[in-house]
Amino acid sequence: MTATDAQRGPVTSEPTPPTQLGASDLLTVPFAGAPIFTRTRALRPTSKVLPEHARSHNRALVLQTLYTAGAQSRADVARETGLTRVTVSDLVAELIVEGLVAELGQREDARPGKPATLIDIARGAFQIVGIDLSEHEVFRGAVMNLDGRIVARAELARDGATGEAAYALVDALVAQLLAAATITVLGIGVGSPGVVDPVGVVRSAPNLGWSDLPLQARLTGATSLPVHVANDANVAVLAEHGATDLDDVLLIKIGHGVGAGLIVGGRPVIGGGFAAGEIGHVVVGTDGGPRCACGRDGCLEAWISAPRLTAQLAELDGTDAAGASAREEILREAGRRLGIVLAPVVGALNLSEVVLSGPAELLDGVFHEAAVDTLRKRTMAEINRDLRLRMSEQAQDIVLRGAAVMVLSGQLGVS
Amino acid sequence: MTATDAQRGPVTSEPTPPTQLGASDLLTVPFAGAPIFTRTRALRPTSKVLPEHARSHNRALVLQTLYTAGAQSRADVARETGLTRVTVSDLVAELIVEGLVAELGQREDARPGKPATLIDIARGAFQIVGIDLSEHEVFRGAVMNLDGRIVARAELARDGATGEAAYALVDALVAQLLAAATITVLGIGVGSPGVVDPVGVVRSAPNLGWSDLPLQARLTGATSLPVHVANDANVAVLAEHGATDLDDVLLIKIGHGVGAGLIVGGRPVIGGGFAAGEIGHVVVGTDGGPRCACGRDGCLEAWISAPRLTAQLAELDGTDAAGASAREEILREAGRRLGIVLAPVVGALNLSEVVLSGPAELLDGVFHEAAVDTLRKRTMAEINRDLRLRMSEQAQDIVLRGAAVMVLSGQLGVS
DNA sequence: TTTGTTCGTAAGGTTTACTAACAAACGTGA
DNA sequence: TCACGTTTGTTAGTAAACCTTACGAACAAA
Repeated sequence: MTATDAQRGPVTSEPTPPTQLGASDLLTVPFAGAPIFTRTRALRPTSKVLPEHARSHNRALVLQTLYTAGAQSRADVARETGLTRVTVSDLVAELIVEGLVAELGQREDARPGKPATLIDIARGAFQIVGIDLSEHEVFRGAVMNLDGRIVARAELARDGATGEAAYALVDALVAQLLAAATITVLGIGVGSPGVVDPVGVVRSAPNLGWSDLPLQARLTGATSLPVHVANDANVAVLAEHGATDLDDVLLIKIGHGVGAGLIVGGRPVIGGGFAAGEIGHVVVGTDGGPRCACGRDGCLEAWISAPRLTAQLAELDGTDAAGASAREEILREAGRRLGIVLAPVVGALNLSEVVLSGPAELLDGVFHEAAVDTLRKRTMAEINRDLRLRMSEQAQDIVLRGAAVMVLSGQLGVS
Repeated sequence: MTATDAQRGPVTSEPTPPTQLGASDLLTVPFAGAPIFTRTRALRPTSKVLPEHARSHNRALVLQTLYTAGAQSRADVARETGLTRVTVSDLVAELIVEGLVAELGQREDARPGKPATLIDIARGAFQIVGIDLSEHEVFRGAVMNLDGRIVARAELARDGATGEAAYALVDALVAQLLAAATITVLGIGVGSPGVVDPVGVVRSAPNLGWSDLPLQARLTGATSLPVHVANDANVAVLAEHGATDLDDVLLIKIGHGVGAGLIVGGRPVIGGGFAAGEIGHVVVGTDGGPRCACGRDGCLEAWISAPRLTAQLAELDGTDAAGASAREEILREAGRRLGIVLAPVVGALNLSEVVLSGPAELLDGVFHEAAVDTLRKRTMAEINRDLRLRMSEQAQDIVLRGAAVMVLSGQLGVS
């Protein structure tokens, strides 16, 4: 309904209950002062939209349709997108010229009518390079095809390198992978620890000794390829999002540190200071806890980081029943602590999907159970009834896969 | 950069560090299995965009520019939006025909060139009706002008009405306010407690005895006006967002219950089950707490709801120093509990602005201080350094004002 | 009076996606 | 076998939206 339709129609039917209930207090306030809504961003648009923007949107729509549904005819795409066959043909012609889409020959099955010419994204024409800098001891990378399958891997031991030396390792790793790629590389995706801004500057990554390192710009300069850089957990959640189809996902990444990646309403959450997901140093509970490297007691990272858990388990010497029980207790308490931190987040965002990523031998078992249990006990059952907390199925390649999604999204989707 | 530019250029300059560091492990993985990314929503577009959509977007852009910056010339709007003077003139002509924009005569100040014709949103041509159902004892409403100033108020005592009787009260209140409006009403905004879905069905509001009540549809039927309904806290945060200009805001609304409204990346968060912000029954801390109506111990609502705090304070009889101290302790502990719940949310979302809304006599003081203090102590200072936790300045009209923003956004902005 | 500036509008062009129409190619059934 | 209907993809023309270019009107300053 447009605003011109807005007329203060006479209150039609509804029988206005006379005075049976409640005192009515109708008073008029004098007109005074300045406007109260100084800036109303609720009226959302912030920049103009031209017809060409609409076209690139529709172009990405066609690509997405092909990507998710696979090979099909132009007419199929038209039906699925709502665009006309003419428009789809036009867009597809453009995409074929650019090499992003290819014709696959005629459809085989027997149907009335002119046989359809199948088209699909040129899956065999591009590869993606993904880099995972989140591990403490090693930088890992892979060449992937457009479907996210890993074609080649490479890794370089970090040996404690920081600063420029660490960057040199990244550069070398990228060079190795580009050499290993067999066809055109669509782009490079990097998941880095620390705080990364939207233009790919690593604002702060203490473990790597990086601050304000323009990682994306430097890699673009070195390779002349599109490069996308983001926080490792924020990258990882893209992989889960690609696999799950849900609009809201929280991924908890437990390794040397503890971080989170968050997608809300289908969009990655960046955070005002580009530090969304940095929950490792949130204090858990009201009863103290282990001393954290940051100086406080009871940080989430001090409770559940992989090194911490491993060290705690190593302190147990007995392998008898008592040892097993103590081991379980350590993991159960850690899982419980995670649940305690997650409860307010899950409640506030009404999340339906929380994913756990990290060493399965630590997390997939008692830890997981305790986290689920705690989360259920601490959130409202009726509201979060279809909440799932599950282990990631992507194992240790989650950042690499997420990096591929990031490149796909950045290079083929709308920015 | 388009994908056609993506070429695997030879790794150019960067001196590849020879073999000084790390073993390189490059292996090839056989091609096998199905695509891994079954659905990649990261390629975002989900529906086609036609030129007319672009136009309505630009139309809203012009309206927003006028709304926020006030009366100005067409040329000014063109400069600010990036559209050409021609296009702006065209859009403005359309808006003038619809009555949404009006010419105000020529600009007064002396400048070279042809004097500008000032235009502005027709602020005097429309009013908005807002309804606040969040209070326990009374349904409140107001007629507002487009700037959010309240022109007339009305309220009806609830007297415990639930179900259909409660709806009848809402209907009567709306009718009263429509009668009090002096000009065309742009639309009606309603903030209701409970879980409200995007089409304005109150899925569940236990206090009002509503479940699956199609409030928006029924009010539209009764008034023939555009109606927008949302959860009270989600409505309230719109008012703060309108006033602050930040892209991320969390509003905590403390009254008979405790709820939150959340805007992330400039967009309201709804939640998978439409229950985002329902944090009243998240358990706080690891040391028990007061018994909650929901049956558990230590829910946030049991700690900090207004009735609970009032009751606790009433139990203190002494007005001497010891009494004042006890009173402070109660409020301090409540504020601390709020800080404990907020820390994980603030950390995960990297929020920069948290706003407190509720009875100032309870919240604005020790409670507030304790919440700020706790929040700072429990989140990472370096990351959340520009975090603000402040009292709302909108007092008890926050839901009404938010309802006005909701109507403005829905009727004049892009949907 | 002249010059330069600014505003708003008019005319014409480009891009975009639409509708309408059609040829090609196929199955179906008389 | 052959007319008929169906489906595909393309061609041609149209409508919408925004752009560039150009121009008259109205003003300040020299």
